Amino acid sequence: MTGLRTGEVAKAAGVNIQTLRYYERRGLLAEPDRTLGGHRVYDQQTVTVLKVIKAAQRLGFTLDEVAGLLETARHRHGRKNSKSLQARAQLKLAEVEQRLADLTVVRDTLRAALDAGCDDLVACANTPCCPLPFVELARPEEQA
Amino acid sequence: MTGLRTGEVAKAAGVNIQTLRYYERRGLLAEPDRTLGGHRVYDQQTVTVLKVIKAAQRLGFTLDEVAGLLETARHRHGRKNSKSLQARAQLKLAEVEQRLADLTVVRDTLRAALDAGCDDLVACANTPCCPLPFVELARPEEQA
DNA sequence: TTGCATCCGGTACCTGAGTACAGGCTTACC
DNA sequence: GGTAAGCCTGTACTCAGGTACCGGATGCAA
Repeated sequence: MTGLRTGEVAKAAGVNIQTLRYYERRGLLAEPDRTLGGHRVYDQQTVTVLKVIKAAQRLGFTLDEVAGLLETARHRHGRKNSKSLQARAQLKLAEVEQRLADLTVVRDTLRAALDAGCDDLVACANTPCCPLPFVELARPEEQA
Repeated sequence: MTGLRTGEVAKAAGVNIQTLRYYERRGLLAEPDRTLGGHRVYDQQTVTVLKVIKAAQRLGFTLDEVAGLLETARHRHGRKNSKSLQARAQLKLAEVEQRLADLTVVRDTLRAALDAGCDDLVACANTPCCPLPFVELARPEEQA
C-alpha cells in the first residue's frame, strides 16, 4: 500500500532504473505520483505491469506493440475498432510461425553445407554442385 | 575482364553503393584499384564475393563472422589454429537450432494463450490459471 | 546537522547493418 | 568543350531497446 520508490520497483521487477524512466517516456508506464521533492512514487500495480511488459516482449511483441496491448487493456470499453488481444496474438503467432519456417530453411541449408563438406566459400560459389544458396534463400528480408 | 565501376558492381550484386563502401570499411572487401581520378575499379571476382557475403548473412552469420569466414578462405595455408569453415558452420548450426527451440516455446505459449482465451494481460497476470509466463520463459536473453 | 544512499533531468552512447545527404570532382558522350 | 551522369569523402542519421554518465537535489537516519 505504501508507495514504492524507483529502486524498489526496479529491483522487484528485475529491470534497470533507467529502463523504468525509458518506459515512462515511451508511454508504457503511466507517470507516477511524486514526493514534494520530485521523487517518483509507484504503486504495487506497477510491478505487475512491468512483468506483463517483459512477458509480452518474450513472446516477440515490440515495445510499440506492448504499448498497444496495454492501451487495449485499459479502455476496451470504448471504441470497438481497436483489435482485441486475441486478434493481436493471432497475428503475432503467424509472424512467429513464419520465422520458424525461415529458420528451418536456414538450418537445413547449414546441414547440407556440412554434409557436402564445403570448405571455402568463394570456391564454392564457383562450383555448381555446392548446396549453398548464392542467389537466394527463403525470405531475404528480416533475418534477425 | 575490364574493370567494373561502383555502380555496376552494386547493380550486379544487388546491393547499394553505400553498402559497398561500408563493406570496404569493415574489411569485407579488399580495397580496389583506382582510376587516375580516384574512382574505384573492381574485378569480376568482387561480385562473387558480395554474393558469398549475402549468402552467409542469410545463413545467420554476422558481418564480423563473415569477415572471419573470408579471412579463413584467403589464407588457410597459414596457421592451423583458425577454425575451419566446417567448424564455424557447425557452431552456427547449434545457434540456429537453439533459436528454433526458443521460438518453438514462444509459438506454443502464444497458442496456449489463444486457446485459453486470454483477453486482458494485466488481469491475466493476477489470475493463476493464465498460461502466460509472467515470471519466465525459456532463455530470457536474445529473443530477437 | 551531517553524511550517505538514492534519485532527478538531460544528454550521450551502445550494437548491427546499413542509408542519406552535402558539396565537390571525374568520366563519358556528343 | 559542354553537360549530365556518376562517383568521391566525410559526416550524420536510421531502427530497437535500452545503458551510462554527469552535476546537482532529496530522503532518511544517527
